Amino acid sequence: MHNIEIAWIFDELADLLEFLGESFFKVRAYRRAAHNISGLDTSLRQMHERGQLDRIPGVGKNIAGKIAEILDTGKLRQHQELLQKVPPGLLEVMRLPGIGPKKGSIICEHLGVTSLDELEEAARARKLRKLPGMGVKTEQDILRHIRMHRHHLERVLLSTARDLAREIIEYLSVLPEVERLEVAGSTRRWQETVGDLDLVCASTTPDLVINALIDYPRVTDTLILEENRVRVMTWWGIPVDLEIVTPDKFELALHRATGSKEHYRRLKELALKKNWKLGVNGFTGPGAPFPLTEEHIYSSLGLSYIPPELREDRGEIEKALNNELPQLIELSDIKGDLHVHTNWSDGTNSLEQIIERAKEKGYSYLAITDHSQSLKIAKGLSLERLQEQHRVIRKLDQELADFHLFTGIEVDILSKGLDYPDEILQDIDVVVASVHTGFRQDSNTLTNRIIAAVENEHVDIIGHLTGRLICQREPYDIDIEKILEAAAKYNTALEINASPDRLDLNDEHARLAAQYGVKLTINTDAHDLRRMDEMVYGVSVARRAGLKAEDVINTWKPKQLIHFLRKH
DNA sequence: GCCGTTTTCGGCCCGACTGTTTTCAGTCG
Repeated sequence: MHNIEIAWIFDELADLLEFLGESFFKVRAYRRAAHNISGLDTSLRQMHERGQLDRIPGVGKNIAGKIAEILDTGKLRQHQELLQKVPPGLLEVMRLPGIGPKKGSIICEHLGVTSLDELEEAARARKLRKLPGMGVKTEQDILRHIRMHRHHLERVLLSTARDLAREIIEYLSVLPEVERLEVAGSTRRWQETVGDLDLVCASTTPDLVINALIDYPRVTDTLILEENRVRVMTWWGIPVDLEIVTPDKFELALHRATGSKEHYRRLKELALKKNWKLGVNGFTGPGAPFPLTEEHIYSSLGLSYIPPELREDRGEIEKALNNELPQLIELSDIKGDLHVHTNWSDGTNSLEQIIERAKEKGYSYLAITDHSQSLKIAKGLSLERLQEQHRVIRKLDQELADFHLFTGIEVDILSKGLDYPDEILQDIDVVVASVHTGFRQDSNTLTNRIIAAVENEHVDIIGHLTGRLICQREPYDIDIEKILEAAAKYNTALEINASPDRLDLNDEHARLAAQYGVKLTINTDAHDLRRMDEMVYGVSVARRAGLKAEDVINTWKPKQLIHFLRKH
């Protein structure tokens, strides 16, 4: 049982209790516990064995007992009982944006709706608009959100796919018959969402490997079974395709399974020009080479090596033909994180813990950027608290050798301007400005709000520009190019937010930003220690955008970065 | 249900926005 699965149980328990009208505080307590559990970087099993469960913030005697019950029995009795009382479809209904426990129960009571399908039917029959507190707008929103939900249903976040891949690879790699095993497909290309997981394995005994996968406890169903290939459904709800080839054909198969389809098709066309065919068996035809490596596949076609992140047929083939591919940024180029939260606002960990982890990661610098005063729910810092925190940070910075600790803030871009006056912002090392309210203003208003922040001489970085949450919330309606133009003019950096549910800027926007000459920065926006590890996802966006290290300010040496920050 | 310049039970919960109303409830960050 993973921490995240236990967190899910408590989250769902909170949903169930909320629907059943349990006290706000109790519901919040379960949500808080779930949130803190998912941010832990040690396994609950280990903590349980050491008797440390009650050390988790938000976990008291009661919840600690329930965690123990889940670890011992694999489930929680209370959770199972409540699931019997509340139709599972109703929870899905309440997870739609704009529908909470109140509207959910009104809909359920008046119309007997207990699933998304029934809700859709009711909305189409124009029955929702007649319910108390609802109208035409609500009805249309619901239909829109159901459509969106269905659209997202078949895909999972890249991070989920990679966690799943790692787990299966670890499990299968124990077999001595497995010579090589790697993830391919969109996961290897680091696409932001993944529809199914492709694994390629080198082995001379495919049946053994296939049976091992079918026996894996988290595999729920076998969908396709062939001699060298199996497709299974997993407990996570995404299918896994495993292809087994002989070791000499491993990289050929890995390459083909990595795709993308368009990229591969272009390579086939190039092969045809040499009178070769490219397929499962490599190149065939007069004088065709047999490539053992991906590098060899590309060099055979007169191309320089194209990393998986670029294989989308977005101009990479032409560049590779002319040996013009950029030297892509790598995770090891990152010298610091310029957007993290601590428990001074809504982060889980202390300043000291966050700094310690940044040093462990080998960073040279770190900016602490908690929320500003208006974001009350996130314990945004009042002016007094801000100045108090910055005194502490400056003192800690002086005690640190070979490490720069920057004062910082994630200041809200309010409808009426920034959340602190210029006199305050001018003394802060790193000012990240982000929108957290008024998402649904019209495009002009929102764009101008952000541009005003870009133009502010004290603002260094615009955080998560479009505000999207992948598979959950659409981006704000803004004029990206207008903002890029301003950012280039005022030398304000744009953030690639590395959180796997944001990845904001996305690869296309990041590429466009670089074309406009805008400086970028890749930050985790971490609210706990574990999520400081998500930098790699931001780097993958930058790689897919074709960025080099020098395009990203937090790959710069401290001196160069400080010079950039001082100009703001 | 958790927490505590704590030892037993009261406090935790803010404010903007939206869509529905005609003064506000529900939702969300």
